Amino acid sequence: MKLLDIGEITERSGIRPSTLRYYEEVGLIQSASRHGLRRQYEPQILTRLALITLAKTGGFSLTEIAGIFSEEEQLQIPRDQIRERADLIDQQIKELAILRDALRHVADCPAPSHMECPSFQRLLKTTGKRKPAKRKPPTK
Amino acid sequence: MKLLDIGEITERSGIRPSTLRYYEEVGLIQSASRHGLRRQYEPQILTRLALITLAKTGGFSLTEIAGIFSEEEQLQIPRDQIRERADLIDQQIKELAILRDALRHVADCPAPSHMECPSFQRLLKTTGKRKPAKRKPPTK
DNA sequence: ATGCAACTTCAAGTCAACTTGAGGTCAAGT
DNA sequence: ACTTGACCTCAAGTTGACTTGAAGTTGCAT
Repeated sequence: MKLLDIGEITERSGIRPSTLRYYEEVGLIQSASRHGLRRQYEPQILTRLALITLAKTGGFSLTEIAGIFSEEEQLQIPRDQIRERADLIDQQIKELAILRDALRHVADCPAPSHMECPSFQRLLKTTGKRKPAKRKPPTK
Repeated sequence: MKLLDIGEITERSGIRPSTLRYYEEVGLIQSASRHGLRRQYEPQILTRLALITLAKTGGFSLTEIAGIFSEEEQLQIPRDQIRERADLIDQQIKELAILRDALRHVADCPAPSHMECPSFQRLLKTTGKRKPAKRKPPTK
């Protein structure tokens, strides 16, 4: 089982070294060992990173992600809360489908003001008052 | 056509007054007029706010949202770029479906370490290297 | 043995998106 | 006429998620 160093992980995951170190700092990931100073990672970290990236897309904060996918017991979130999260994601998927359709409408509808276009209005009919999901900033 | 004041908008949209003023400041929305000092909004702002909330869920920055849904011509983003965005959302929907399934797995699978569970691995098989979508922080 | 690219640490900086607080205004009800 | 509560402005503060920069270390190819 050979270990990878941080440059390798960066290349395969698309996540910058500084970010990987930051993730380690906040307890999201660990390196398996060191080779001199250098962090050595097990290849399976890549799966974990994919998961983390995914969860960020889902609007989870790093703290929440740590809670959900932690191996350490004291950090873990109860199962039914996780199930609730899954349902929330499901809801989010539905909303994104609306957004996607709204965008396609905006791209295709010749009307100058979409806000007043009746078929546009209809699209958004289902979208009500919602507390926004948690989000985080770009990686440029 | 009666106008609503900011408290009304807050109540119906779930968006705080400070946020509404901030949105106005950055050009995302406008108030129709003032009653004394007080902002007066047309009811259709609610649709617009729903759309903004939706787009944030989709990971758009406020600047991007302004570009996509602006009535002002000079801010507008070309149609084919919007179509691309829609396709991106579609991709995001697929990834979120994976995340949802992964969460359900974590909630239900008795294995202590999901990272090593083969059926969990399989779930994430399709998720590769991806540049993260743009995100923004929570509203507490 | 030497050079250097690829790592390292640590503190400070950045950025978007808000929030907070102090101090002020004003319309409407009593 | 007065009080009150809902609004206002403007500057400064906060938070999460990173990034940057300076200064140091080290495995490895030459």
